[in-house]
Amino acid sequence: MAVKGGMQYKTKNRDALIAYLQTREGEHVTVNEIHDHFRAVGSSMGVATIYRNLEKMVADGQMRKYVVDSGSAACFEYIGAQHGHARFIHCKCEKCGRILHIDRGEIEEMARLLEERSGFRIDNVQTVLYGICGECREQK
Amino acid sequence: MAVKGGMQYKTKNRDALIAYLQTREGEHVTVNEIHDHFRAVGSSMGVATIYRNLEKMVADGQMRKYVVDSGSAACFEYIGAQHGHARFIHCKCEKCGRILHIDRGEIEEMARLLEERSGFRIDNVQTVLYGICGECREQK
DNA sequence: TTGCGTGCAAAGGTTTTGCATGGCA
DNA sequence: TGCCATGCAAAACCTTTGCACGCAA
Repeated sequence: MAVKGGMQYKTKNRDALIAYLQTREGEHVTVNEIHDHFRAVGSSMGVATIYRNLEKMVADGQMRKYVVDSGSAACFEYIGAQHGHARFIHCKCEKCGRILHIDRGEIEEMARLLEERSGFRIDNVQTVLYGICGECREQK
Repeated sequence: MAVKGGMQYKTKNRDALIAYLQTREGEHVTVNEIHDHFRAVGSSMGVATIYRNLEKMVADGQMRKYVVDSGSAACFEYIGAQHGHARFIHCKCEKCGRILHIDRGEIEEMARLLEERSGFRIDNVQTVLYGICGECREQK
């Protein structure tokens, strides 16, 4: 489970990770893609390092993690210092598995306008709210 | 990828599965829990069978699948013949990992009322819309 | 020097797949 | 009889963990 508590040291890996992720701002990136990128440029950064750094960045709020399907890889998005309670909408096609990443906006409007704009017909809406539950907040 | 096209034959396994799932209507059940249940009652139903049947039921709209975290098991909920575009809201605590399953309702209202009702403070909202994309619909 | 960060490999958990067998229509 | 369903085991995948070593402060 992800536990708050940022990074202590500044390292080359983390700098390289952020630099790469900034080039892909607004996109969805998987750990595998990141790993491939660094192998392609001759770095030996391992997946464990990538996971550990991404998890810290998620805890720090510079990164968002999306899970669209069990068994398939999570997607990460770099959001820098732009904190806040943004909404993110992903459309997953139940036939081809493609994920459409549509603009953020009000969920209600988007749901109504989505079909005429993009042709995507919604069958099911799943919403997950991330936060801290009452019990955990009482624990200190 | 899940492909539409329901079940052809009626089998004991499927009947037993549905019977069990009906006893847990409105709850979130994992494949592992189902497997444990059937082992406990002396059935030899394997996980592959459970996965294959659940996938078909999801395609048929009698079952819903929820994925809250990558690497952890998906949750299934039996919804019988009650089709429709219901909304489902799950609250995941980033500290303890617990998942609160709150009542269905308008996302906007719930988000506003959630904290005073349950103490859960929202940090992030993730919405996934499941459906069929324009390209797949054109393919017939 | 102290403790965190890293790389590698192994382990853990979930889901899918191959294949021979058994069951439904 | 002809598919489909099933069980079992293996494989495939994603993610986490253990451990020794390296590096930042």
